[in-house]
Amino acid sequence: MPPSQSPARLDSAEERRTRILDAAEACFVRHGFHRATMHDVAAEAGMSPGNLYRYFPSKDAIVAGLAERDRAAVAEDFSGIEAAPDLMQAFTGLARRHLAEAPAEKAVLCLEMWAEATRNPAMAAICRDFEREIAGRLSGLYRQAQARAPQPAPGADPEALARLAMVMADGIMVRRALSPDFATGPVIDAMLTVIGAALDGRFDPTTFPESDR
Amino acid sequence: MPPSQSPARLDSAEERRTRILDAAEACFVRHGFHRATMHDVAAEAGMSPGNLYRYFPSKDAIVAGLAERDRAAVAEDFSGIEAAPDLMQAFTGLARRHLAEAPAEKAVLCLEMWAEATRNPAMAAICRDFEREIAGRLSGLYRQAQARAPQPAPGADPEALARLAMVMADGIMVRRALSPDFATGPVIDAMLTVIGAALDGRFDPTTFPESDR
DNA sequence: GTGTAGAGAATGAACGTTCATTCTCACCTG
DNA sequence: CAGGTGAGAATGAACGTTCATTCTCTACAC
Repeated sequence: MPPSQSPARLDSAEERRTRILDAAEACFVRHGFHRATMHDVAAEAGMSPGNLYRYFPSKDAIVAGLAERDRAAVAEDFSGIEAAPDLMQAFTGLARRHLAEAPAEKAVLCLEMWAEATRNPAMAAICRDFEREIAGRLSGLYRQAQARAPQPAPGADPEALARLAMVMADGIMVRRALSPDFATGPVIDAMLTVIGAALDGRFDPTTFPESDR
Repeated sequence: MPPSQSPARLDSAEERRTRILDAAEACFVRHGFHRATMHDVAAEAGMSPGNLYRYFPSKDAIVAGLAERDRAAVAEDFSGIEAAPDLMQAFTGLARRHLAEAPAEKAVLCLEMWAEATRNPAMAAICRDFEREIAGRLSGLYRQAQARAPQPAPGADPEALARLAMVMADGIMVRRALSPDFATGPVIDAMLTVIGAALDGRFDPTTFPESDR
């Protein structure tokens, strides 16, 4: 079979890419994108600096590849959430998983990516797409939840609710990155309480008292 | 008069330091701490690179000086807030001023400082002190507000409320830094609504429904 | 089985560049 | 002239990237 490539080869090439990304993730968390050197990444990955360039064309490409991989993993976890049997429980699970159970290093990497996004257009695009994806999923989830309610109350604006939830999630990320022993639990509970009350029509954070009177 | 220093001299030296810090702020916002060079800062400040070292011992010292200056300015604005006649109005003013009216560059710088704090102990200390200061002020404010209420309802935990408000504020900072045209207004209003309702005893985001039943 | 050829993978020293920092000297001001 | 202020060239270390070379297999020939 002349034109067949060894599957073992292809497989290991993909493995090598993920090994490099894993190594880069560790180095970037430790030293940041700009202070981590290609030598650091190579050492962490157990290979020579030159060899990195067989798998990624540049350091920036590694940064982008890493960002893309991690964000895609999170986005994947949000997909199809509107189809869950118990919507609020699904939302609670997502929040806990990504804001409490995920290792604190993810929060550090997230901060790093945000800082990079403020001046690197490629990173900005990744963050923007991610944010749109999650905002869409969340507002869809909230709309579903309102529609499924016993008596369909007017309730809060789903888009605004999603924005509020994401702002709180971002804030929790920041706090976690800055002080690894920050107790996320109570704040996550507060977030769930606010969103839950808004979906039940008990409390609407979406309309400001001042502008109603 | 041996122990007298020329006021003009001191004045201009101090002015020069602030000019350097202003220049550094502009450069850091544009390129980040690590990609901004001392040449950039010098050019922005209208002086030579070598001359910077007459006023700051190192680049890191400029970074730290800048962080210290900006955070101190914000902290100053929060001081004595418990003494305001209308507490909720004072809080509203602070939130609007720092989260909506402040230039978006401040948010970018803030993100930069947070990312740096995850691995630079000096920056971490600055951020930690700042956070403690604000947390103390805010919880004091909330405690005051609860005490001054018509009928002193049991109400939410002031410390937890302060943490919640700060998390939301951090999240707003992130969103502003990432997309300069982000509409902060509605989210700030939502934050004020939540905090206001909690202080009035109408709604308590501090106790999680699940744990009550 | 042994030997040989070839391809792809990996190495690590070297290169050119960049950048924080230092050095040298000119220029004021009193 | 003395003392301080500043400019700008010089320095040396560090870094991303390259490349000539070596290593490691696999495949085939005999």
